[in-house]
Amino acid sequence: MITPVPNPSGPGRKRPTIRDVARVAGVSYATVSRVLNGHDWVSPEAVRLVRDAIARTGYTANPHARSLATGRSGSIAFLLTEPQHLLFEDSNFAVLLRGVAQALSAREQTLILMIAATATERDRAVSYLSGGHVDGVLLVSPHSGDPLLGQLVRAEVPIVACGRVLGYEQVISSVAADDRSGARSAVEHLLAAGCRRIATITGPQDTSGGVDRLHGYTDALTAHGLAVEPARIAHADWSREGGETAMRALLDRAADLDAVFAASDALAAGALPVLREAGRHVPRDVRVVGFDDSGLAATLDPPLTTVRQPLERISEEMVRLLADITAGRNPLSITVPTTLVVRRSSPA
Amino acid sequence: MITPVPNPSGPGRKRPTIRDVARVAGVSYATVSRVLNGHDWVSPEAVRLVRDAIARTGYTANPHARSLATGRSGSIAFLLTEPQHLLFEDSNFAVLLRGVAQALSAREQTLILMIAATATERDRAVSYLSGGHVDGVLLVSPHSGDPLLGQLVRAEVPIVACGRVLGYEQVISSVAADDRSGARSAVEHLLAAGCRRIATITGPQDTSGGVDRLHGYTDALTAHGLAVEPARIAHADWSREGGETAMRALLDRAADLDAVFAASDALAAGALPVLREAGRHVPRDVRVVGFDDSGLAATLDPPLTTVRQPLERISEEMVRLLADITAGRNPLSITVPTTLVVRRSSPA
DNA sequence: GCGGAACATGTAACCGGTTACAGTGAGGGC
DNA sequence: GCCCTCACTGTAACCGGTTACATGTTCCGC
Repeated sequence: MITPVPNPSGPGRKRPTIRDVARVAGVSYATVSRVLNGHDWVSPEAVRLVRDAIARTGYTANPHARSLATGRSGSIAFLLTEPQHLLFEDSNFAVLLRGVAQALSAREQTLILMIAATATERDRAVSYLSGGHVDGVLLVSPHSGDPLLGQLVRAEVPIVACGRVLGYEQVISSVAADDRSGARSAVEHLLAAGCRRIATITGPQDTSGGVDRLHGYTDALTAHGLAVEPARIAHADWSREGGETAMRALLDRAADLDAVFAASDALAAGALPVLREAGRHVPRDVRVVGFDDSGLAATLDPPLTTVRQPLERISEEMVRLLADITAGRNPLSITVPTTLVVRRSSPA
Repeated sequence: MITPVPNPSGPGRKRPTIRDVARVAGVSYATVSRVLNGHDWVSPEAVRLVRDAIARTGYTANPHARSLATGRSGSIAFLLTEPQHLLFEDSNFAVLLRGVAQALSAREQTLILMIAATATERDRAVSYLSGGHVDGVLLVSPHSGDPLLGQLVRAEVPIVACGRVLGYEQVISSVAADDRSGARSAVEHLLAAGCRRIATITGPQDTSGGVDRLHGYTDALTAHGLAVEPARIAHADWSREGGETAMRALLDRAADLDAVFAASDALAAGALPVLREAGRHVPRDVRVVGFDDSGLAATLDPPLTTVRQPLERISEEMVRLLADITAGRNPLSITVPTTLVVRRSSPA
């Protein structure tokens, strides 16, 4: 039975502190702190008394006071440098965010979301993060040329990236899908279906996803003794519009293509309508495969064959790695396997 | 010219504090604090010295210490009770988040994202938020029956919701689109096109959006002397799947419909394929209008006529309102106008 | 020449936790 | 019976800011 201690109501009432709890429990405030943290010896009797007092007073710790004393903030930042990540084109990103939030919640940590799109926002973000105000930073598929990376590394903020950070492999831990072999399996799936003039729409070549997925494409072709035709490779950013433009370019200079491997679902989503307009039926005339298995893939017309990344797993690992770094360990980067999801855009 | 004070390097080096700055500047630490905050008198000379010292030491304030002293946290929580909000179906939500992040960044505030989907996460969220650890909470279209609302209100946490909170109109400030007249204009647009057997797919009736958009629908019909047929009204949650199910139900019991007003784009996105499968051409046989103008709308096939909410405006207003409440004012709730965006699913 | 504003700055207390260190009392070995 | 250890608890210092209050200065009017 819990008897709540009546506290003066009204907006001016003060929240109970560790001292209040101590008074109610009849112990010293240090003991309360010890019970709270658990890494020191306290008698079972004292634990009971304190637990009781906490329940009766409705005490919750003041995280700022705690952070001040420990030097650890209990919060990590999820840094977003491209706002379009947030948009529905990249629902991966949303899944990742969800996963990270869940993993952090389980560790009693807080998720600070920073969107650094404008120059002002970027400056503010860098100084906030470098200031040691968060325990670590999670980055999503950063571009290798981004000056922000250097600034954060120099400030020695613990960082974990989703996707390898080209040029920083040795200093920034990362969790990434096995892009290269994922892409290879996608292209091999097309080869198995009899396609021989396979084109690709790549992602930005300053991201590991962009580079590795292109590698996977060339891997598959050369393994089958096929030449890699530059005309069949179109570069794009990760956006749907990029996919559109690239697809038009491909139809222009490699009109005989019989399949397209797009390095992301968004790119594929941009490519599909262009193919339709050009009178190419998918999958009869041209087979299409994407990458990510974002929510988008299944709802496209036709539903898109794609390479699934285990995003829940990735987000968990990111949080775990960050915790490792914070704890002083120096964890290795991690690669997780992908799986091919076959849908109507390229039937088996 | 800034001469940086050489500080011992290596990971163990300590960040400069206000005392360090004071020493370098040759003033007391209180003066530094005053310069930092600006709401007390300091001589121009001292300001110069301190500014200089800050630049040279690379000082940034410790937000935890500040929060502890001031009692204000400088962070607000964006609380998400339905994780599907994050998914691409509801890109509104993403735009809203982006807008809020921007508005907060401008105010030097931090955005804490809390996803409270599971029971554990909800408990943790409530106790965290009630604990006075954030300056306020932003809620997205909460359901009126959610017990979380009562808990937060009782804890007297400043709250601003996007969308009126049914049953809490007097205690929770909100910013909302003018759902009712937006819906009415959508239906009037269909009436103007000659449709007379207009059905609707509504959102949940425990959200203001769900209720008001249905009201707008009936408003338009009755204003034109048309009866409101219950058979032409199908209820759904906000999801695409909900739209699918509801559309099937409508085709079942009101097969003669010549238009559908869906209370959200996601609902419309679910309805479109069902219509296609049923052999109803959009817009020839059935005209369709959605609500939100989410990123989804323009990319559907056919592109969707919809009611646009000024989400950037809404997010800004939410942050402004929250600041008002925190400052002790008691702001009114706000309604912002919508605009009809006509696309091919219901040509003019 | 002196009292009192007005201004500028320093001192000290405080916010609410954590934790090093000292102290207490019980129990065990001899 | 004494000493030492061990288990536990309390005191005090500290984290890095803010701010009430006290303490000079300077300048002015009279």
